[in-house]
Amino acid sequence: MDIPSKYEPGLAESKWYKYWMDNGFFKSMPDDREPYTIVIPPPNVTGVLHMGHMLNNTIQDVLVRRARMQGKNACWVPGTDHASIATEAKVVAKLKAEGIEKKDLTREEFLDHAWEWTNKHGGIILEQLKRLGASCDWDRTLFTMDEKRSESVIKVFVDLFNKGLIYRGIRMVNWDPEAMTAVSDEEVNYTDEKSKLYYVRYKIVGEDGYIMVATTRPETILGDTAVCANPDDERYKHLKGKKVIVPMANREVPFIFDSYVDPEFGTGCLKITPAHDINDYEIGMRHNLPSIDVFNEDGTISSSAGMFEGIDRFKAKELAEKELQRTGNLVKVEKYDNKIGRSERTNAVIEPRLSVQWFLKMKELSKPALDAVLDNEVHLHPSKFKNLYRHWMEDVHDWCISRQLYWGHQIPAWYYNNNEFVVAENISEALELAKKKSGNDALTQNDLRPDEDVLDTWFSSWLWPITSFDGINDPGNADIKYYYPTNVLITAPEILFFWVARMIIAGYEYRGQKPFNDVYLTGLVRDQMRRKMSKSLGNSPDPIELIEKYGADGVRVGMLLCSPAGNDLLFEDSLPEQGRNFANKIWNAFRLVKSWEADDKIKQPESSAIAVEWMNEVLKKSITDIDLTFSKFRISEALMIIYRLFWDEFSGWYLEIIKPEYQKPIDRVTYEATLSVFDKLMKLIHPFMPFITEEIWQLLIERKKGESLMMSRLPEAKNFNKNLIAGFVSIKETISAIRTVRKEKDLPNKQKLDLLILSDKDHIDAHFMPVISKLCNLTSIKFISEKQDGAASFMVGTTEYFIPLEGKLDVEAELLKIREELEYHKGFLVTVMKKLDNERFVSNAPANVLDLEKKKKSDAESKIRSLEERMKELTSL
RNA sequence: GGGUUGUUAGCUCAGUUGGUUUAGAGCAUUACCUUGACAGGGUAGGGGUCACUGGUUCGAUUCCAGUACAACCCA
Repeated sequence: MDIPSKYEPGLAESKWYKYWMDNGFFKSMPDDREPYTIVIPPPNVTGVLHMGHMLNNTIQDVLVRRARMQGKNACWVPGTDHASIATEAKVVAKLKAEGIEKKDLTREEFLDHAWEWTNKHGGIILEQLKRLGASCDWDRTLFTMDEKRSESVIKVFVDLFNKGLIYRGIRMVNWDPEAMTAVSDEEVNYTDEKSKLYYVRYKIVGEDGYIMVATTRPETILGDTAVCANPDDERYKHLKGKKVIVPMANREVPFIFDSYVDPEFGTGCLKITPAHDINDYEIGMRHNLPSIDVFNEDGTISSSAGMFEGIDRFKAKELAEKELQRTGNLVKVEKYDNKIGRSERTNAVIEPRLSVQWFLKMKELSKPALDAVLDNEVHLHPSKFKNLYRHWMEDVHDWCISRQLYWGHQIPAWYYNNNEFVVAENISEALELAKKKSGNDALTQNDLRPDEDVLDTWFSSWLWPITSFDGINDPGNADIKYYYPTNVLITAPEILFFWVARMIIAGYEYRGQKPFNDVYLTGLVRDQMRRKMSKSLGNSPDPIELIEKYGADGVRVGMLLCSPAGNDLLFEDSLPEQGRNFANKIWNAFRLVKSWEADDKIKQPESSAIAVEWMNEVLKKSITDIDLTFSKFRISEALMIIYRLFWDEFSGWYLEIIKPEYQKPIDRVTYEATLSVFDKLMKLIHPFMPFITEEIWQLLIERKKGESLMMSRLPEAKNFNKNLIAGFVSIKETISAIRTVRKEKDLPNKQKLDLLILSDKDHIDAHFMPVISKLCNLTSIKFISEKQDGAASFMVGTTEYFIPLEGKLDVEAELLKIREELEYHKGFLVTVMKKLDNERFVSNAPANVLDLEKKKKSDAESKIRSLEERMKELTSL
């Protein structure tokens, strides 16, 4: 067989993905096996794959493939999210490029455009995931706005409303006066900008004096309904019960006290404008203040301001400054650095604005979800997020679930008469309710006006683990009973609250059970400068190009190598490169093994027998270690164990020991054992690198049609021989020391050497001697009872070794080496003696610690003794 | 402003129930080797007073407190 010296990933990837799909290996149906379920964090339907997805989905695929190979019924449900804000923004931008303004379209017309866009771009991202090797059950692909998911969302809204948990309330929103729409917090960019702080005086009613207020917004003075100070502030205590006159407006407003006010800031006196600042609004609520909205939707001054009507807010600010100056109420102006929020879309300065929104009461609803995490019903990985979670859940706010958008699940509320409303699953039920509620049987559907808003995207995502198996519409169906709760959720920490916490809440509310056992929080993918990867910065590589360059397996390994849970991943090309190199290493090891011809007549060399025995123990130990790391979700670490197992132990040691001479055949026993080890290694690596392992596994021995590595069972291990493994570790040291001697003495590898061991046979583990002999190209290994002249020497543990050099010994160099070693051991002895000379240590330390220190001391002393003797001998030469 | 977490080798990270031969890995780096699996390889090195300052202790990189810096979340 002719195998190329470089692994070509492209062909293998498309070949085996098709093979897996054609054989239906990704499919899952309920049966009597243990289920292993993951629901995908649905990517935006019109999005394209970015590095975050790569990381996230690689981890999911590793877990799902591993579970499948453990004999579990693995089910990974894929799907996409309608992502109302992001998608609507994209559609608006696309229409704008075509010269169409959103405001010129009806809701229905806009939605037609949005669906067209969704159908055109939707699913691209899922196709990209296939390139990565994702073993999702594609027949189960979902969309958060498909029929069943939408139906579920509406049902849940109605249910929560009927339980009294959803209400309408006033809230401050980020208003973009240019786009004339509310924008989400995520769409507001804050920048430090220079502005001014105005000191304005307010006349005290019934007194001669004034009080002074500092403000950055003089134009909103027209909307003031109180002036406020901290109740502990001595300077203002005398003003209790007094009134002051708002400048320009000449309105009498009360002087009030609230602990919100910071006495240190400005004059310690705050003007209260409930309509235009969230804190003022809250103070207003506490003190029953009226609220005067001085702005129109487009940012001009409204009629209720009583002045400057129709003038733009920035112009009004200048006019207000002049007017205050003219009336002598402006005392001074200071420079001030302020954080200004601007709309991501229009760059217009955001205006806080009061509006009516829908809310979900969270306090009681979230209780079981808080307990679930605190009681370790749901495990967060890494656990440091537990504190954060608790902190947030204990201080949970009501959830504003309405959005002023078209793209999304429209809120199932209908208005009639004078802003009365009903909530129902559809308009005919709404009509019946409205008739009942109003007592007016003459109402028709035409009298009902549907709510214009849609629901927050998270209001559908929070049901995802349930709706993935249609558990809202059909709570008793076979799928939901079998697959729920799911096993693990893989997601980014920044949506711990937006999404994860709310899924747990919904899980308990609608299934009476947690939605998943474990949550693995990945890090953010950043570039080398620690910047978040983003399209606008242009610092994000195209994942598909990476796959083409390094292979899917290489990219998967690259993503995982440097991404411990919860830590950011600083991405650079060297990572997938390392992954690709690993794939090539595996490939070449395979080439080597396949190049051998097995011969029944050859007897197995002793060294090979030992190597096989040792390799199998190392394999068992690694399997144990891998199981342990997986149980702690330390996936990077598991990969590193496998990486070193294959590269160092298998390729570096095992294959080097059993390797027959060039173009000579290998004995059958070792060959078969090696194929078996290779088979196990492919199984262990498969979850991480599915393609190359399948390719090699199929070529390793003849396979039947329809067989696949991905459906085979992972090797298991219970016990391993610790002594054998430890013995080999010390043998590695000996070999390494001999190699160093060769290097220092410039002895070519081909030249045979003798090894002398200053010890008796019973004292030393001779088991691995044939291995040393083979790897170091020795003619003999002998045990001696006296030190050897004219030989290079070294120590491993407390045993001294000699290699006769036939006059090649460089005494000076040897002495230098010994002096260095002596220095080290003497230094070490000092640290040990420091402890042993300390009486309090000797009397207080536990016996085992004391014994250990004593052993350290005697070992060091014996080493120093033999080094000194050796030095004496050398100098006497 | 409030909170959470972190600071260990050039980089990314492990580790420590406080003592395990004067701290480990991968990558990077240095020297040498290499026509017989792999130059995307091999061998051998170098590199860290475990952020700082105190405290507890026979003993602190590990526990506690404070300081500095950084990241994230909330306002």
